Amino acid sequence: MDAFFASVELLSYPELKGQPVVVGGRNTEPPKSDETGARRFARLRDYVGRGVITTSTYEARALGVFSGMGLMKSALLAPEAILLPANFEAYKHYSRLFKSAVTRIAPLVEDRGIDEIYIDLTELEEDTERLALRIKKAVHEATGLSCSIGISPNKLLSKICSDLDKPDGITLLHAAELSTRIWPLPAKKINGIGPKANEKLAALGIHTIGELAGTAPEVLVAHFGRSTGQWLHQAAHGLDDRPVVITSEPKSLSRETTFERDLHAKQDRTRLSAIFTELCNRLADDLMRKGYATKTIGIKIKYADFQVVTRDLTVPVALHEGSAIRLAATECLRRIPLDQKIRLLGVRAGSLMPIDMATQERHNPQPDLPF
DNA sequence: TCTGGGGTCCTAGGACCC
DNA sequence: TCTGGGGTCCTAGGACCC
Repeated sequence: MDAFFASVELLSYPELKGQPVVVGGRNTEPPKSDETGARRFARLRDYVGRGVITTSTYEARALGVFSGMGLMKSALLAPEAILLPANFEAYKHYSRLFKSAVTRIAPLVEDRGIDEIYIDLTELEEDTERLALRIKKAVHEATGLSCSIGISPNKLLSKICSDLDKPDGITLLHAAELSTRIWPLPAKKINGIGPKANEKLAALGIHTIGELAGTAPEVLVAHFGRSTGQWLHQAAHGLDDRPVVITSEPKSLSRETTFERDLHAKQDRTRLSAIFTELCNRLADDLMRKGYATKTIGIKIKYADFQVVTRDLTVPVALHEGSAIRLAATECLRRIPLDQKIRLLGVRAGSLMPIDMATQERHNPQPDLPF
């Protein structure tokens, strides 16, 4: 989906179409209507506090402000840009709408998050380009939103292609066009090459996918290890045999929060304790709604200097209640030094199992015997 | 008052078991 | 005159993605 969160907001505020708009911030106020009914919008320059941009419109991107950028910093680049608070319930709603519209045309859909999917078109007879146009039309009719589609022999190349003609584009790529259309692109366009790997490649003089493809696999293996080295070589040659995965179970659920200001375990004890309880209860709520129990409870702390530490604990019997989660999480907390100011606190539930299975196991514990 | 929140996957060491 | 070769599970950290 194109600039998904921002595009959903523009459905509510069509008068902002064509303007630089960013979504994000903490405690950002939604726009208010004045006596005449005209809406008053917050500007980026008025924002004070922590928080990042989650999405910006293409007009805002033209001013240099992108997802992940701190709002205070982005305000220096685009002070007049409109700032809207994120409304995740609305985004989830439109996410369901676009996914079901696609699924009605092409049933083999892999969920890749709130605004992205892979579609397996292999078994569909219809001409591919017509199919893509039909999917875009269905998505637009269901949501009023535009998307961009990349079509190729595999997920790796399709992901790259989907980015080549944004917004509202279709890019069709044949394997034979690899060297002309893919090799000139920067190496970091490959999904899985992030900032760190990109830096390492740059240090080896490798900047484009073509240069990566021309690098002997032994060299890549020497610098990145067997598995990553071989993968880099394959990816640069457009090779990817991962299937489109239709169903999957969650592996973990978590809740975390960054404080308004850094807190200290001693001075802000009661405040921290209340936040901790709240996180555990919200996590328990998520588990309950989704029907999972957890055997591994973990916590995460980010210190004021951005150093992150985690601790986790695996318990013999799966649990899901807030109080039980808090108890286990407290055990984890005891193993973390709390002498520095803390910026973020998080609680995680891993080793998930369906809650009915967990209950069954609790009532009929598996005896610890060989047979 | 730079730098969110929710995920997945990988690596690596140690405990423990057969 | 030492102490193999598997395997699984747990924990911690980190890269990366949306």
